[in-house]
Amino acid sequence: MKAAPEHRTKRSYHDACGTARALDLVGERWTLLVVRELLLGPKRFTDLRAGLPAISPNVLSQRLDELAQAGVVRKRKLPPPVSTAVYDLTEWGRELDTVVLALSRWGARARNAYRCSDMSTDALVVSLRTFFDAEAAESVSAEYDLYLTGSDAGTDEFHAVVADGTLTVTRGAGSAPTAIHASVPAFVAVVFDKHSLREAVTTGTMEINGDLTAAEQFTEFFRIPPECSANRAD
Amino acid sequence: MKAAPEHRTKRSYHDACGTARALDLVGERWTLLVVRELLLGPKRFTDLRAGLPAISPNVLSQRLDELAQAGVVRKRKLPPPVSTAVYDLTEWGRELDTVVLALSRWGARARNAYRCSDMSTDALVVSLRTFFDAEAAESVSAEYDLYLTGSDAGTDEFHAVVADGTLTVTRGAGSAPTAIHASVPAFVAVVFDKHSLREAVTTGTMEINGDLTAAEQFTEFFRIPPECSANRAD
DNA sequence: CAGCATCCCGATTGATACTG
DNA sequence: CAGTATCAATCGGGATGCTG
Repeated sequence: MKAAPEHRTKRSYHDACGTARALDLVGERWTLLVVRELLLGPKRFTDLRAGLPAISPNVLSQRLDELAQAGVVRKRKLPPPVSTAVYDLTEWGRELDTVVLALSRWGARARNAYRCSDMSTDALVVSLRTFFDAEAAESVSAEYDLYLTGSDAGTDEFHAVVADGTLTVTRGAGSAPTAIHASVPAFVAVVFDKHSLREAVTTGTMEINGDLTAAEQFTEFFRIPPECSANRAD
Repeated sequence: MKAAPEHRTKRSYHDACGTARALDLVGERWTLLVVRELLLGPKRFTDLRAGLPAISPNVLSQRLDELAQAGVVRKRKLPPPVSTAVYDLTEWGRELDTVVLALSRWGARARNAYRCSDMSTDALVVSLRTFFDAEAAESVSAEYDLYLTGSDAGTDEFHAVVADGTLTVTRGAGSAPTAIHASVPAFVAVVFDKHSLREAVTTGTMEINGDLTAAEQFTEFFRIPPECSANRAD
């Protein structure tokens, strides 16, 4: 009969600096990756686990509780037809977008970049937004439907809008004139590693419905930063 | 005679997403705060401890090793006159500036903001840069020397340059026409909580050498964001 | 004294099993 | 599906001690 610890003393940096207070809330292990998974809209517990293949359910559970407690995430129960619980970012939580993108931009230049390995579909979308080059897309207005097959063989649909030098991606395919179907690695190869899209289409790793030229233009919007800059220092 | 574990398997998210890779490198506890302390220039081990009052020396040591290993920080030995080791951000490490500022900006809107408690002088400078309002400083060109007394009674000197809607702060006072002397809490009260500067001067909590009007203008450059937006959700 | 290395203990994490 | 329970492994934090 041990009294439940109850942890009413959450660990904190006790530093008035905004950075430290932010880290008090989202600095624990996995927390920002959970936020990343929620940036494009609400998800169920299982969806989160699918995007974060290595997280333990108890840790995910704890992180979601903490985020809800902090007002970053809200847990909602969908009405009866589905009747499942989903987790959604609050408006304030969604502002972590800038933090996640800044980290992504920085982390992309690390050495030992292993761009080819597994990435969730949501992570891929974050990468798209990370490497979107406003200048390359200047004066372009276009829409695309993306059908991305993840490592779990499930396909996620996204709608990408390019306008005013801005890329906006939302979950769910719309009625875009150009649809791109691909697995995550195939998409990465074409968009980031600049492999030939036509070749990917002929080999069948990618499928384009609609305007092939528009799809090729889409791949031009993304630029990987100037390689890692840091050399071994030790 | 136990074989030293040697940890050659550093914990990783094993996720190709840039965010995850960034967090592999700077996502451990304390790591980003160590970076924050180094943003304004190199520091010794003890200086870091002073700015991070709650970190254990062994953890700081470990974090510095990891950061050096990752190419974020470089350890240098100053030439004989001083002959101490200092830690400095690499060029790539300094790019974490955007990440720290994004976190700071987000964290400043948390509820339970306790802006009045202890903050290191470096953290205060990060806050200044966080809340600097480009529009408020538009078409202003000015320089200031800041003499900030921290909680350890030591005084740190900074040089702030406002130009082109930009605030640049470097360590070390220059020859600015306006010098502001204050403790960290006094400075916070005037700049962020908008207490009267003249009053602070007359009560002696602050001292201005040079142009008092310029100093008052300086305090106008900083705007705290629209309060915390999240309400209790539980 | 600066800059760690060591030891110890409690807190956190991770893998797996289990339940409503 | 959506988590909770359990337990082992690891990590963080404080005290102390070593080394130049």
